Amino acid sequence: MSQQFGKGCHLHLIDGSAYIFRAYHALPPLTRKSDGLPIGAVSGFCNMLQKFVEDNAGPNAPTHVAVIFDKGSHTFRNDLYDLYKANREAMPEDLRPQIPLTRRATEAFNIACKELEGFEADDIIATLACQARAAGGRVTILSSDKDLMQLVGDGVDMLDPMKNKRIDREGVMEKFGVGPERVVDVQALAGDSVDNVPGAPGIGIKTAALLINEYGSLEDLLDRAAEIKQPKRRQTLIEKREQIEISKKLVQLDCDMVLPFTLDDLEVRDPHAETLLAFLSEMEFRTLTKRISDKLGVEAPAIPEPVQEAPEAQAEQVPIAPETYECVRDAAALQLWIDRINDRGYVAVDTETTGLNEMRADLVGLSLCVTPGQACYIPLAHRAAGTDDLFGSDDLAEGQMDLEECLALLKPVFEDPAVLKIGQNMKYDAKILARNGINVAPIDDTMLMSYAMNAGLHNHGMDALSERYLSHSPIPIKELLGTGKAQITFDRVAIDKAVGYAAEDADITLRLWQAFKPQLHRKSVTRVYERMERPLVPVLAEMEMHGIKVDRDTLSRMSNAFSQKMAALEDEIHELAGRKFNVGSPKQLGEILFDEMGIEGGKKGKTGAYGTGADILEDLATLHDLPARVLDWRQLSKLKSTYTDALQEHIHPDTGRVHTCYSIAGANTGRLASTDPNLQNIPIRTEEGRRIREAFVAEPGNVLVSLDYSQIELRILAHIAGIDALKEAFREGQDIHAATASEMFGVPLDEMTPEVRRQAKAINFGVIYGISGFGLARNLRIPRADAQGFIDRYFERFPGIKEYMDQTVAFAKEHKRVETLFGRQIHTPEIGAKGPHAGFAKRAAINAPIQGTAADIIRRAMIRMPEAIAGLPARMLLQVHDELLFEVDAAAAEELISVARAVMEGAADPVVKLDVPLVADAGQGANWAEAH
DNA sequence: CCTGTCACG
DNA sequence: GACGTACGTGACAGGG
Repeated sequence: MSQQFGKGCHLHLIDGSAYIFRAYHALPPLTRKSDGLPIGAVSGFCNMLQKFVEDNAGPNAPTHVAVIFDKGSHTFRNDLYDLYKANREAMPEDLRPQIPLTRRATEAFNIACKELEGFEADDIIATLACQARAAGGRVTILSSDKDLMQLVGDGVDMLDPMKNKRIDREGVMEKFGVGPERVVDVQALAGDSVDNVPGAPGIGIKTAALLINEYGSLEDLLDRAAEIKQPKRRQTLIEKREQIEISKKLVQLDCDMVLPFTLDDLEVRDPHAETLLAFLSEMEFRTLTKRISDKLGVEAPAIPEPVQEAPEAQAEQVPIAPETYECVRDAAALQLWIDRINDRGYVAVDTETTGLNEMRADLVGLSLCVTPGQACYIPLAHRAAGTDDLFGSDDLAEGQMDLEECLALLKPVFEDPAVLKIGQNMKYDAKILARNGINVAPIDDTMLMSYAMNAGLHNHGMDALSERYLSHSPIPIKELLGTGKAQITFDRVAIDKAVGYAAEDADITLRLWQAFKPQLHRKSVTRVYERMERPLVPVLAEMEMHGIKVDRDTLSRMSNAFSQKMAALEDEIHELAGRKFNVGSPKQLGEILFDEMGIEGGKKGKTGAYGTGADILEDLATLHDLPARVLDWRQLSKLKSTYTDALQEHIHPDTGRVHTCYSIAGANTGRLASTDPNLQNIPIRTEEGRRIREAFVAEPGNVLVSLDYSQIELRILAHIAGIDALKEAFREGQDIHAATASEMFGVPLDEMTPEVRRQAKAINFGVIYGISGFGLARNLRIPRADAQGFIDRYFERFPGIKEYMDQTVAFAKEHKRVETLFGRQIHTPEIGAKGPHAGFAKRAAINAPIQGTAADIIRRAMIRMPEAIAGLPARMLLQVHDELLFEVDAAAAEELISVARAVMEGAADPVVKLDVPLVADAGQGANWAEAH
């Protein structure tokens, strides 16, 4: 039966990666019904293989066939040029686990499946095609990759599997303007932005083809470059000769690989019905299983239909029963769990630690869950009970696995790209594990799934999610740790008590994941979750763990200075008041001012206390000295307590740096929030406060670099609302507030006064916040009628703004949510409220798409940043809503600025094409005050 | 634990 | 016609 490959043979080569990506992008993110395993790409891939098999009857039928895959990310091309494919976007996380399944699918169809570590599929395809051609056979390459067009001709053609379009010599001529043998030359000149092949700047395919046709070959062209008439082109070709030559090597396919198999191994084989159907039914592809079994004339295997019930009902099906969870105490027991995880391809993980601060807390135990109701807890560092039962012992409790041994066993699983690790707030667990030498990936996060779907509806903590979506109240941690002064840490909890609590968390997480995963697509937030939530986790974890250096002495000195000034002010205030009182007590201050000193106009709030806010005291300052002194005192008190004192407590003893924690799902609009400490509200507006930033420093030899988006929210407003005058002003780089003032008041730009500009600025901000006459009047301290007049005139000059506001509110009323340009949904359940609530909800709805789009943009920049700056001695340290702060070797500061700026300014691409440019301003210096 | 105040974007 | 309002956060201190 077997025939030697030669004349009359027809080899089909399928570009496996191309098939997979086509399948992935062409189909919605399907999941396997029984367990939610992402399966869309595998499904598409199988359909394409099936179609391939069905189509191949008749004269064009292949005698030989193979699916060729890429393997390994580092190839000889990376050695030639380290930036090769450097700006490739990372593989989507829900595609990664599907890759091994497509290999299995190929084998199930009984089609040869070939790959070689460190080689791209293209080179294997090229080698096979050349071998087949040399043997006198025909070749069809099933791919649309233009790199493969070099191979066309002499019995080799291509077939674009999606468009079903055959590409022959003429097709190549059409695409490249040259024959297949010169395609490499054209590519070398034109470069390829997708693969990051540099080529010759300013020369595209058209020009390249023109040049090659004129000079015959790339080599002749480069040798005779001096003859070229166009000066720019001539210069490029002479100066970039080396870069062009490297480009040619990058695009040139390798036809002479030594392969560990021969063409004869690729002979077409009929699939084994049993193997193929077993695989298809395991994947739960009902239609395809039926179709193929009909075709093969065998009975289709039964695929159990999972019961379609509400999540609540499913939860009842397998009750959450903490007493049934297993306690894993040795390597043999753990190995059983690892086997289960590898079988499944995913696992819910939860870590227990001695505290909530990821940089200080120690690992105490781990829980795992692979199927609802089956979870385990692995205690690792619980302490033995003390002899007197009052003070715990420092010795480890009996019956625990050795921590190192456990981590060594779990590390390969936790780092296995084919095993998905599911967590609730995975950044926490990832940081704890990272400090123990494990880099968890890939991950899914139920908290972030909920955030993507439900922002604005409720918070996304596990207790809330469990109650809402599983109708189950988890064991409160208080039951184990107690509260207040008597609170203990988790390592002091008895192991048998810990098992139920800890394993339950993993069980709940898995159940939430199963409930949420299919919902992401239904609610149209898959892209938001996949592109703007999940990829941010490792980026933030990295930033937080790296921290920023804070100089304790600087803070301490400032603190002392503040103390002295405050003491002096306090004396003065008591003197003015006529008696001693607590200046820090708004209640006492109100009584002093309005009762004892008899100042008029005190207003009591709903609690019955006088208001003493800064705005009120500022008004009173014109009448009396005391309020002005109190304002000064308050400013110092704030700076001292919140910054110079508290910040010192946050300096980590081991690193000497401050490690903030960002909440990804904290703010409804998509913004991050910073806690412990909050590094997004370090003072800057007053000179005295600004000096606190001098304590944030770079290591010796380094500098801090700050890049912040200029007017990003106004730019977004100009784009969304379509305000031509504003767009124009931004495109021309004008001072936007002055331009607004000029448009509104008819004052020419060169006659603009600071006062008029200030008013326009207040209006611009007001618009972003959902302007009201009252709010603007208060901000500008002008009569309300005047403020309303400004607003009316503003809407008159920029009618698009009013239209945007009305449309947004109408959309919110209809859908109970608004959306950012990138599809992030922010729910607005209060939008229909009556009474004073109504105004709040409207303004929030107007503001959310603007603030949220800005948040999306900087998220995208942050996600791309690590790869972009990977080659530089630089680290991203902080995010402050529209600013990114870096630490970089002083010598590389300028390069970092240009790279990071490009990432930030291009962060909306390619999903959203903004009508206005994004601009990032940069600064650098030894400390944050100088850098900003 | 809640409220007022104030730091940031 | 009156009401009460700028949007989004977090930390600290005072006071029940």
